[in-house]
Amino acid sequence: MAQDTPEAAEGPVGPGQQATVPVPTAAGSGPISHAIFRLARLHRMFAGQLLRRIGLHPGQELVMMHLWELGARRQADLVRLLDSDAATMTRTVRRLEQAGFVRRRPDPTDKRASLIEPTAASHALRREVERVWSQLEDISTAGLSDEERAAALLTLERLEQNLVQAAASPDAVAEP
Amino acid sequence: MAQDTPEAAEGPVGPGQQATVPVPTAAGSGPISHAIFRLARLHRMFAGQLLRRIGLHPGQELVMMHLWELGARRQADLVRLLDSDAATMTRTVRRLEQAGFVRRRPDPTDKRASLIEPTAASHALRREVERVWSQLEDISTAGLSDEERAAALLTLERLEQNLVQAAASPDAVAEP
DNA sequence: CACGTTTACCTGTCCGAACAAGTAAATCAC
DNA sequence: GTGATTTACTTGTTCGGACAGGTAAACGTG
Repeated sequence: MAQDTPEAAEGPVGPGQQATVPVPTAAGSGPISHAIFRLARLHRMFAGQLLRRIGLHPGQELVMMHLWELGARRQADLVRLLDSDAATMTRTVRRLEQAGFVRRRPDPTDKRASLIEPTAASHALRREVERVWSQLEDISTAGLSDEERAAALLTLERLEQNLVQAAASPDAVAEP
Repeated sequence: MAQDTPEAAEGPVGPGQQATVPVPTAAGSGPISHAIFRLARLHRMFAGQLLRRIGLHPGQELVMMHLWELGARRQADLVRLLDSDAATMTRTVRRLEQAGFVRRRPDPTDKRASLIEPTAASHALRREVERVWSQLEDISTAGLSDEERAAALLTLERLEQNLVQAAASPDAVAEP
């Protein structure tokens, strides 16, 4: 590192360089992406604050909700359900196990796999988690009518679907 | 609390071919929160793939975009602009510095502060980053009219504002 | 059955995110 | 001016997220 051109780090790019495109400037070069990013960070922070009080970290509650809903599952299933990562799941499950919320049992039909099941103790958490998510929902959609909430949900799902489809079609992310 | 809509918590998901939508539905404990979570993860994953090719990690590009747009700024300013965390910013800036994309200069008016400024070398990145964000924007909002994009942006901002305000008012996150 | 491939999981590593705690300087109160 | 508070930043720690690499078991085909 090192080379610096101490001057002119400030201000507009100046006429010397190409004036770039008619891009609506930084705040405009991706307002939706920007908004997604910021909203997600805030939402995660909020969820984290609420979840911490009940002994969970953001991300763990999704695993528990799936287990409560579907019963024992293999890690690979959880990975697919959450669209997550196998390595992350390994550690998340381990922490949930250490916290006493899940148990691992060897899968009788596959010696490679483990069945992850919620413990009896974890069921006390379920209500707390659902309360937290309701709270998050109420906070996020404060002041929105039912129609607006539905519209917001549709908007989010539409953006998600766009990304899902783009991820599925190689041309969208094709590299040289 | 109370999440209603006992049925169809998972609305129209467009092309039914996508089986990757988790549908945690279950207790209906927060469709919007869930949608935010999933959208954010996908978006982040997508952004990460694109950004990695140009030598950045997700999150760093936002810092750079603000610096390119606004010029040298203090870390605290960046924290406020990005709604981020001071500790995270310290490390992000350090990595950007080590990568040669920013420089730190002591603030002449405040001995506690540093001014972070983009290096000349970083400006080659600007085009790449803007290209990536345009790509992300196009992918995310594929099939949306200008009006729909604007509406989507408003929706995201409204959700964000709700969270911001809730974070500011103690009663929202008050504990029992 | 042997052999290559896929699947399930784990570890190492790097990064962002967030809380806690600490240092130092600026600012406010008196 | 002295002292308390606020602000700017740093470090330590823990966790989710993602990529790379590795082991072992299941699977597929010849």
